[in-house]
Amino acid sequence: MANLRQLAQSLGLSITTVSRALDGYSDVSVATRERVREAAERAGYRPNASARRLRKQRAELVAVTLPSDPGQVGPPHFLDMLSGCAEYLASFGLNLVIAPVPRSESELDICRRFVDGRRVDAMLLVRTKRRDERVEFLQSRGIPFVTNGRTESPTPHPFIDGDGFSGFHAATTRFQGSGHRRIGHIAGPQQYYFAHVRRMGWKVAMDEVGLSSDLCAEGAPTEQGGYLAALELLRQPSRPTALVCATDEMAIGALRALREIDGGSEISIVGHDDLPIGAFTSPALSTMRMTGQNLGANFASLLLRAIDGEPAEELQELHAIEFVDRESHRRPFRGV
Amino acid sequence: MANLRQLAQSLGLSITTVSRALDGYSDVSVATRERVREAAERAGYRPNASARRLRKQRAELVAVTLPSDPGQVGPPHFLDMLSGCAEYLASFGLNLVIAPVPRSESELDICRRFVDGRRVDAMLLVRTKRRDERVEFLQSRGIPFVTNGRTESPTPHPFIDGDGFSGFHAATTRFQGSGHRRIGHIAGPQQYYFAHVRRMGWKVAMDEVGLSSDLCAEGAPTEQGGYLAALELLRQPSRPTALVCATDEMAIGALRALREIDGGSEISIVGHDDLPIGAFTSPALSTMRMTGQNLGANFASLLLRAIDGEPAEELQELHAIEFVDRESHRRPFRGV
DNA sequence: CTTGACTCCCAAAACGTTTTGGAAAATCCT
DNA sequence: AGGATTTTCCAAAACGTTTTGGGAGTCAAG
Repeated sequence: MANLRQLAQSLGLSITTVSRALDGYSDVSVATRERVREAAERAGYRPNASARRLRKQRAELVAVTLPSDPGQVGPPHFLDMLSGCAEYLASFGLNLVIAPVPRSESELDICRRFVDGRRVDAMLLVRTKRRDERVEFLQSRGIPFVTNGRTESPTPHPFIDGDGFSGFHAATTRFQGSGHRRIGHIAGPQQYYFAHVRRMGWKVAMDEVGLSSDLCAEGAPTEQGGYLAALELLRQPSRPTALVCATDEMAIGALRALREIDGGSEISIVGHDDLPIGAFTSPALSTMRMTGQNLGANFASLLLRAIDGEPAEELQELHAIEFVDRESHRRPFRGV
Repeated sequence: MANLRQLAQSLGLSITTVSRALDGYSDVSVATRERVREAAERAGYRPNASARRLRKQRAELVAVTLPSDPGQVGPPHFLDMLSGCAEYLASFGLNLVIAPVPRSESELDICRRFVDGRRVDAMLLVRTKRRDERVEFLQSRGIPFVTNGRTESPTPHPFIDGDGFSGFHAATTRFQGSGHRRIGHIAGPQQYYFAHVRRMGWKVAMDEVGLSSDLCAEGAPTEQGGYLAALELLRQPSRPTALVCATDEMAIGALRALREIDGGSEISIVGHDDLPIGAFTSPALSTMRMTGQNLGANFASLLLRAIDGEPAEELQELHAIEFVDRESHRRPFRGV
C-alpha cells in the first residue's frame, strides 16, 4: 500500500479526501478522518517524500558543510552538536545532510550544488572566515543560513558565536594579575574570524596596560601548528612566561614544545574549546568554553526561524566564554 | 532559469531534447548537445532534485542512525568516518543524512520512518546488537543496508567489523606471556555484538590455558561504567593483576578506579578503539584498533554495491585488530 | 522512384503528492 | 416550504523531471 491512490481506492474515497484527512483538515468529517487514519496506520502508509517535496517546493533538508582540512572542525563536541541539531530539525520534518568538501572542490562549489539543485531549504556553515565567500553567495541567492562564527559581512546574517574577544582579553588579564609580563599568543590563521578576534582580545589586553604585543606567532589550527608556533616564540631572546593559545589543539602542541625546552615547565598556558582530551594532558590544560547548552538545538532553532523569514538581526547569538580552571595556567615561574 | 521548460524555450527546443542533451544521450546531435550544455552552464541550471527523485523513484539519500545514548557512538574517529562516507557517496550522487534517535523513540521507529516514506535508498547502522531488530526490519523490507558490526542474524547481511575475538584473545595471551594469571575483563553490555565477542575472546584465552574466567564485570560502555566495573573487580578477595577492557572509554574509567585503590599502579590495563585521548592519560593507555584506512569510503562503497543488488555474502568485511603499544599494559607487578 | 535504415527531435505520460475551486447534500433559519 | 448556510467530499491542475514511443527528415541501396 505505497500509494495514496491505492489507499483511497481501498476506502472508496478520493485521494484528495484521504490526503486531507491525514493532514487533519477540518473539511473532512471526523468519522472519515478517523477511518482514514486507521486504514493508513494499518497499511503502514507514509506519503512519498520526494512527491511531497516536489509539490510543496521544499526540500525538507538542511545541509552542513564539513571542511576536510584537519583541525577545521573545531568545536569539541561537534558530533554531539550535529546530532542535537538533526534531532531538533527532525521534529519539524527536516533532515540534516552532511556535505563534506572534497579537496578537489571549494566550499563554495558545494554550496552552489546544493542551492542551485534546490536540494536544501537552508544551510549551516561552520568555521567562518572574516570575509566568507559562502556567506556572500548565500546572501546573494537569498537562501536561509546560519553560521557558527561571525564574519565581517556588511549585511547581517544569523550566527551563533562565542565572545572570543572577551574570553581572550580576560585570560590575558588573568595572567597579568598573576604577575606575568611577557605573555605570548599562539594564533590561528587570521583569515578565520575566530582566530582574528581571539588575537585581538589578547592584543588589546596587552596594549591597555602598556605591555608589548610582539610575542605572537601564527600557525595552522592543529597540534603540529601549535607546536611550531610555540617553538618560534620560545626561541626569542626574551621568551614569554605564559602562552594564550587560540585552540586547545594548538595548546596541546605548545605543551609538547614546552616539554622539549629547558625551563618549559615554568611556562603557563591556556587554551580554548574545552576538548575532553585537555583533562588528561599533563599538566591538565586550563581552557575556555562557550557557555550555553545544547548548541545543536540552538542552531536548529535559528535555522527554522531563518527559513520562516525572520530578519537576520534577530537571529544572532553571542555567547559568553567561561574559564575552565585546571592546572596549566598557574605553573610556578620566576617573576621578571 | 530554474526550469527545464524555460531553458528549452529559450533555446527553441523541447524539454525532452534539453534533458537528454544534458544527460549526454547520443540521440541528440553533438552540435545541439554542446549548445544546450553551454546555455545550461550560463544559466546556472541544475535539475530540480525532488523532481528527478520522484520520477526516478530514488531518494538519492542514505541515512545513518545515531544513537543518542552516551558511549554508543564508539569508533574513535566517528565524524571522520561519516565525512569520508558522505564524500564517497556524494561522488555518486548520493547524500548522507544523519538520523539521531530521540530518547522518546526507538531506532526501529526511525528506520521505519525513513524506509516507509521512501526517504532513503539505503541505511547505515552502527553499534549492532546480537539480535538486532533494525536488521530484521530492513531485511524484511528489502532495503539495502550495511552495518558497522556483525549480528547473529540467520540471513547474512553486509557489514564491516573488527575481529574483536582475535584481538581480545591476543591481548589476553599477551598478558599471560608477561606472567599474569589473574586477568580480569571489563565487559560492555552483552547484547551488543562487539561487547559479546570481545568477552568471548578473553574468556576463551583464559579457558584454553586453564585459568579462571570468573574475573569479569559488566558495565555501561562509558567512563563511569568502566569505573564501576573495575571497582567491582578490585574488591574481590583475590583481585586481578591485569584488566582487559572492552573499550578505551571504559579503560579510562578503570584507570580512575586504579588511582583510588592501594597498589593500583601495579595493575596493567589495555583498552580498545585507540581514542586520541588515550595517548594523554597517565599511564598512556595501551589499546587496539581496527586495521584499514578510510573506513568511511569503505562503508560507502559497500552501500553502493548493496544498492546495486550485490549479494550480502560478498559485502562482508572482517578486519584484523592491531595492538597499539603504549604504557598501561606493562606495569611492574608482583607475580603470583 | 521506392524502400529501409539512420539521425535528430518531440509530444505525452508518468512519478505521488497538495491545493484550488467548486458541487452535492445536509442543516439551519424565517 | 424555500432560501441561506454549512458540511463533506471530489476532479483537476500543478510541481519539474525522465522515459517511452514514435515522427519527420536525410541518405544510401535496390
